[in-house]
Amino acid sequence: MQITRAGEYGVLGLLNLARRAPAELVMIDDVSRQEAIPKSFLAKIFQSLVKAGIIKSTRGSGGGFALAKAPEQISVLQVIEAIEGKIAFQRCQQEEPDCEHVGGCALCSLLGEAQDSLKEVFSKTTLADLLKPKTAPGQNHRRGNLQKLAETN
Amino acid sequence: MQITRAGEYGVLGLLNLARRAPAELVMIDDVSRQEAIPKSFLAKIFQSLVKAGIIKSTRGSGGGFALAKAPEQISVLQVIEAIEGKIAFQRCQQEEPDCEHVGGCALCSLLGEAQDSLKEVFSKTTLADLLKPKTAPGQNHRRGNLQKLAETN
DNA sequence: GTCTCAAAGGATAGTTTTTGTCCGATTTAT
DNA sequence: ATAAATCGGACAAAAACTATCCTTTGAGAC
Ligand code: SF4
Ligand code: SF4
Repeated sequence: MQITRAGEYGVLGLLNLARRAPAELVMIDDVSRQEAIPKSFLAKIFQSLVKAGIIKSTRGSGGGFALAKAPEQISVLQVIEAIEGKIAFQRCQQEEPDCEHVGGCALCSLLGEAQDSLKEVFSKTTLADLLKPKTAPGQNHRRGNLQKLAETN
Repeated sequence: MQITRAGEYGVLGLLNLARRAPAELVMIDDVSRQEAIPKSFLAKIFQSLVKAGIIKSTRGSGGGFALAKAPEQISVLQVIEAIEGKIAFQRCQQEEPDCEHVGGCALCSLLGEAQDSLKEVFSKTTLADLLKPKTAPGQNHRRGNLQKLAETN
């Protein structure tokens, strides 16, 4: 039971974009450094977000990423599901149901409820909401050991 | 984002115990067969549940497991946390915080909220609740391929 | 006491997921 | 053309999950 790093990195990366001027193009390298996220990993994550239509990318010299919509219109759920795939507690209700039966399992409905309640929280919160609090801008999220990053990047 | 099989197996196994007479001793082998759960895996899972005080075990001939409390007093949250460890979305708020800073991260409070809402659902539901629905008893949960089990067990 | 049965507990192996890196291809600005 | 930057796929390392096996321990039956 764990939100993956990829998901967290994604939200944190988007928040970094959201703090800037609406259409400013930012290179992956900048976001990576500022948020202390491994560059190549963040690149992969941003690719998913592009495919999901949450950010748009510009290639070539002077290129980079920018939000495709206003921060108010991007929910955390969208971001997480774009990166980690759909949140689904019930193995039975997936393509390739790993546990057929699906009809009478006592757990199914409970897992469904749990999952809905989780999605509810994530879907009602937008990037704009996350930007508001007293969080000192730029003072967000620092990894355990950034030494490695500082050296190699 | 996934409840593990271990957790599901645990709940399913307990439900099997809960369907019987209050203090009836049941061997792991029986539960394993009836719920189509790999025997040795279930044994490990039940060990955690014993340690957590949710079931009690009796060794030796004629031994087995039985619930240590009434089904009404066992919440799904207790079961899951006994098996999978405490539900914790925030890596920062654990022993060995993998991501120090803890003070101003925009995500922290959201993750906390998500986690609370999930725990709420699991903690308000007891084994007794799961027993009630129209679920045909004994007709619960069947794995993808039980052939392997049927052969080897 | 000893034999058998069943759980306890530890070691270990196999698989899958997550985390991350690398590199060639592609696109764009200069 | 050249340099800059993302795209896309392949790949590697680490961690988590799933599962099995085996030896030990405790309890009952004889
Ligand atoms: S155990 Fe119940 S909830 Fe879990 S996969 Fe099987 S049917 Fe679905
Ligand atoms: S990113 Fe924020 S929430 Fe996640 S671990 Fe770091 S501080 Fe905690």
